[in-house]
Amino acid sequence: MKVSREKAAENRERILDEAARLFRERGLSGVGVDALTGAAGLTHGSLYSQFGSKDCLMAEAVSHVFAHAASRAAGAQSIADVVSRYLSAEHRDYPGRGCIMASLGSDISRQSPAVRQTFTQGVRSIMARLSALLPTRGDRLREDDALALIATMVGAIVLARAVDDPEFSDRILSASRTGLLDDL
Amino acid sequence: MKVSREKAAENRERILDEAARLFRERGLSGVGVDALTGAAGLTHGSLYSQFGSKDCLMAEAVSHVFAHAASRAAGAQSIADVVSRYLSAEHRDYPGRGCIMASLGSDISRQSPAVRQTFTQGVRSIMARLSALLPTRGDRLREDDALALIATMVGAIVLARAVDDPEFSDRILSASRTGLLDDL
DNA sequence: TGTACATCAGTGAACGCGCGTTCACTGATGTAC
DNA sequence: TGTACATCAGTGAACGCGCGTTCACTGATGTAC
Repeated sequence: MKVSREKAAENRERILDEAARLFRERGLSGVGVDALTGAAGLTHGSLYSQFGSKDCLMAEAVSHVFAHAASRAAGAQSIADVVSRYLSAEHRDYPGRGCIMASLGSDISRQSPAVRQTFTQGVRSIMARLSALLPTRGDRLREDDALALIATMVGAIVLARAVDDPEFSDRILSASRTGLLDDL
Repeated sequence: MKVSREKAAENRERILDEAARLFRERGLSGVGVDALTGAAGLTHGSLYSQFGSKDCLMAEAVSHVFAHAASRAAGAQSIADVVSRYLSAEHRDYPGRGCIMASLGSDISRQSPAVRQTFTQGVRSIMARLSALLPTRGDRLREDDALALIATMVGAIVLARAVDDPEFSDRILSASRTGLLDDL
C-alpha cells in the first residue's frame, strides 16, 4: 500500500535513526536488513524502496551520525568539556549513541568507497569543529592538534570497550583523559 | 589420513599464522572457515580437529598476534623508535602484519568472552612493555602514560586507514606522531 | 468539489549463496607385542 | 627387527540457517480532468 509523502519521509528518517544506533551497537556486518527495517516497524523491502541497497543505507547512516556529532561538537563550551564527555564511562557504555569513529573505526577501511568517502567527510568536519576550540600553540597547526586529539580519544574508547575488566577499562579512560587535559 | 604429530603441529601453526594475517586484513567476520584453512592448504574440517570452533581459533589467533607484538615491543630501542614505526605509512598499509588493536579494535567489544579475555591480556602485556621504555614523570604512573600513548597510536592508525584520501591519511599520522614525539 | 486513474512506498514469497558445524570415513602414524 | 592393530588428523558430503536482493503485487495517495 502506498503511503503519504510525509509518512514515507518519516519512515526513511526512522530507518536511518535505527540504523545509526544498530550499526554502532552491533557493527556493520552484525545487523541484517530485516533487523534494520524491523526496528523501524517496516519489512525488509522498504529498505530497497528508500535506499537501494544495504550499502547505500550504511553510507547514509554514517553521514547521519556525523551530522549529529558535528552539531554537538559545535555546541561544546571548551575542549576540556569535549574531552571529559568523550572519555566518560557513559560514552563507553552506550556505543549506540556515541562516536562512530570509535564504534566502527576499524571496519571502515574494509567498506565500500561510498562508505569510506562519507566517513572521511565526517572526520574532516569533526576536525574543523574541534580545531576551532583549540588555542594556537607556536607554529603548530590547530587542525593537526585536533587530529592528534581525536586519535587519542578514539583509541581510548576503542580500547576501553574492548577490554573485559571494568577497572582496567576505567584506567584506560582516566589515563587518556589526564594525558589530554594536562596538555591544555 | 592421519598425519605425523610433527606435521599436525606444523599445520596448526600454519593455520594460526594465516588466521592472524587474514583476520587483521579482512576482519573477524570477513574471513570464513574455508578461507582460514584453505590459506594453510587444508580443508575446513581440520579447523575443528585443531581448534574446536572458529571462535576458539579467533581467541588463539588474538593471543598469537599479541605474543609477536610483545616480543617486538620488548626488542624496541626507545619510545621514539616505537612511535615512528607504529605511526608509519608502512604500518598503515599492511594491516595483515600490524597491530591487532588497530585492525580489530572496534570489533572486539562485540566478541565472545574468550576473545575479549585474550585481547585484554594482550593489551596489558603491551602496556607493560611500553611503560618499561617510558621515563618517570612527576607522580604520573608510567603505565598510565603507556596507556595514553597506546590510545593515540591505535586511534591514529584506525583513522589513517579509514579515510580515503591519502594526503589526509598522511596528515593524521604525522600530526599524531609530532604530538607524541614533542611530548617526550 | 467530485470522479477516474496513475503512482509508488511498502509487502511477502522466493532466489541463490556462503556461513559455521556435524559426521562417517580414510589411511598413514605410532604403539604393543 | 617385524607384524598386527589402534589412533586420530584431515577429508568431503551434507545440514540448517540467515544473509542481501528480486519481483509481482497491493492499495492508499496524489493528480488530472
